[in-house]
Amino acid sequence: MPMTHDAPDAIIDALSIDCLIFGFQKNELDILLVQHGEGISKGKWALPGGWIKYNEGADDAAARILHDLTGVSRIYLEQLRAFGDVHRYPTKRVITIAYYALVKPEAYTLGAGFTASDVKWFKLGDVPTLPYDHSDILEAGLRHLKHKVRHEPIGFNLLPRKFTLLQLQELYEALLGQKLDKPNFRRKLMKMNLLLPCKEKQTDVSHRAASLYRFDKKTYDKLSEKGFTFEL
Amino acid sequence: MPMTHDAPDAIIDALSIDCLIFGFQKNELDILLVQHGEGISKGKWALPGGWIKYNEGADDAAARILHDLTGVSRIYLEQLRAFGDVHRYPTKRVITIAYYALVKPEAYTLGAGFTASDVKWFKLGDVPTLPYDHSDILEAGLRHLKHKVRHEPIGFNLLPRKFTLLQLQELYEALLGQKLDKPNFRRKLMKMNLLLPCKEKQTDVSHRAASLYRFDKKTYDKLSEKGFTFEL
DNA sequence: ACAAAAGTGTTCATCCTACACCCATGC
DNA sequence: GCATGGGTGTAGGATGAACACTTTTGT
Repeated sequence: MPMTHDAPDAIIDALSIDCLIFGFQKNELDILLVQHGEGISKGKWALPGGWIKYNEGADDAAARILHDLTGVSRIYLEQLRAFGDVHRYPTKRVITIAYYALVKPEAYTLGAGFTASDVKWFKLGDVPTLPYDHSDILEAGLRHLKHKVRHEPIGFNLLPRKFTLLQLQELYEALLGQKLDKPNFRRKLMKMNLLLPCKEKQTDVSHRAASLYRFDKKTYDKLSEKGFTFEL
Repeated sequence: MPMTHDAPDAIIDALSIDCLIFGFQKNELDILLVQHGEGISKGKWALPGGWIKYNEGADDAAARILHDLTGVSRIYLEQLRAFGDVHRYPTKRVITIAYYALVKPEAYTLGAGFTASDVKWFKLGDVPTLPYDHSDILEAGLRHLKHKVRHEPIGFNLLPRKFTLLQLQELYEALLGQKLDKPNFRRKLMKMNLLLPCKEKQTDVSHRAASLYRFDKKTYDKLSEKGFTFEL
């Protein structure tokens, strides 16, 4: 019997959510995985996921799952797409909607209700074999991210609020998988007028301190309306 | 009671599919709509859609719906994304997975099992008010298409197999919403080596006949592997 | 002094744009 | 011959890659 508004908190059958949560540390892209406590794939690391309630939107469900896991809200979160192969899930037919999130190091307050052994950051190179079609989802998410990051200024969501130009460059080098020329990268970014100088410098570095910048979202929104598009 | 393999042909509850089917005629982008024969929105034009069976993948379901409607298979078809707002559908909770298809004029054999009054092409300017969140889906699809067409050679799916450079240019002008310079457009495309000359010319035109070309998918696939990316 | 990274300048090839121009064909 | 679109040429500006160079700061 299909459930309706009579049971608003009940979950929708055959439809789940999975989240790709990306972070950036030590010049490497990381992904957050959870360890299954029970069920068929007990002990296996997998993408964090959950079910959609009848009385919440799909986006809201993804945000809820993310919040439960990290304790943080207002994180960059977008839908990737749905994965609907017949055999993607072994025990019954489940279609999943995949989301991807980009979190700043400041938000790395893991595990509201979780222990360190439940939730862990994995460097992309160290990701274990994932169950179901989670490897496909991860691969699709990475490809999507790699592409999107070049055309929209979303990469800033992976950096602390204040960052140096080198940090930004290294982020892009990691995401795009290629070295970039420092002077050229610097000039290109500066010419966009999207970096707001913090009038501060790095501290505790054993070399000349770099200026800190913030991403200027307001200006970006204004420029976007006028037809400007962020490139590379 | 959740349905399982016991009833493989049964449909999945609370999950539907909607298709944006784009065509190109008279230098205008068209979209295919169907008229609802029954139910709440009887008489209204809406996106063609359907339900997913327990024994078919989501992509397969979209292809099936598309085939039932147009009688054609092997059409360019990709998932846009899922739309999961709580209130997007009035009578009960339904999340939909939206797909978009690009069809060539040759495939305009409408209505296997439909009459002309059931299914119709609408110029984008003449699209009536759509029910549910179908306007949102259309808008999202258009935005996506506009972007994607610049970075991947999918526009060819909207043209006949053999086309002239001007047809191609006019397609892009319609999609991007701007005039393009003929000589430059021509050179840019030719330099990519993705257009295979048919060694044929137009007939029945009251001016100098243009050469016909085909899109060279094989070469494109080869170039892609080597890192080439189609741009504009 | 040296290491390490911050920043600046300059060259050169390449690409893109804008526009002028000639060609072929039907009426 | 003239309208219509097919198709080519070219000058000049903008862009971007490559790399040399100077500056600042901690050890």
